[in-house]
Amino acid sequence: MEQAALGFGALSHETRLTVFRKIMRAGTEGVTAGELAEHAGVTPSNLSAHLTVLTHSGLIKVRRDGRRRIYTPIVDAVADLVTFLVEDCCNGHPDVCAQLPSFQQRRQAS
Amino acid sequence: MEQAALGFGALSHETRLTVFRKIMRAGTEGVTAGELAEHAGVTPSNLSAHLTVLTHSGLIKVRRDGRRRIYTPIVDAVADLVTFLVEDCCNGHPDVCAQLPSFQQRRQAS
DNA sequence: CTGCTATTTCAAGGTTTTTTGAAACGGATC
DNA sequence: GATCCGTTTCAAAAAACCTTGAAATAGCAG
Repeated sequence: MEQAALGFGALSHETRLTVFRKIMRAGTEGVTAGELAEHAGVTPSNLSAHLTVLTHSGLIKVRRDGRRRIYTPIVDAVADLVTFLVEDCCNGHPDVCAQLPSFQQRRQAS
Repeated sequence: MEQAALGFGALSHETRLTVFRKIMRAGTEGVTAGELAEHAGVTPSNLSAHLTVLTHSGLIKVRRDGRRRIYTPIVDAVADLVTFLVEDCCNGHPDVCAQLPSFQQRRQAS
């Protein structure tokens, strides 16, 4: 619950949502902070603050590569968040999400 | 995007998440504000503020029944939010969400 | 070492959210 | 119509969040 609220909070800001999506799309390879700042059109400093929020929410992680930092998704955590929402959606609305339960068994490590 | 950020924002608070889930589970029948306040363990006044946020996010709606107000989910909007998250999750991670795309065709009116 | 690049940290300030309790409102009951 | 109920509205205080720009850190290249 607390974790889910944190996750949703991380996605509740347009800049962060933009950044998060870019990171998701980049997958395992990841994206540098610089690329993210440019993509989102914000200052490095501001971006850094948002990345901190996203990181603390557990949805993404960083690794270093020389002087740059590369951000990657924690797919498992994202899957948990999706599952959380989907469960609410489906308990009581089975027609809407009939096939989703299988989703829970299909997670992969991150 | 903006809509999604709003939706996530609405779910980013524990009280609201609790309330939202109860409303989801109640489905078409709905729940009264009083029941929600008790369930969440907050004052009516505080609850009302949170319900306003949820309502403005477009995830739930109210109807009146005598002196009480009954809150129900807007399933379609919730489905959109799920879809949004799921799309991010799946673009680039097809193994994780392989069966989810069909979800998008299975929405129902609310 | 010096300087340059990529990025974060810090502190300050501003803005938005959240919480409170009191008061208002509209419907139902007497 | 007086009163009670369920709920919202309001205003004020408290807390959380965002943005900024300047300074710090850390790696790399000359």
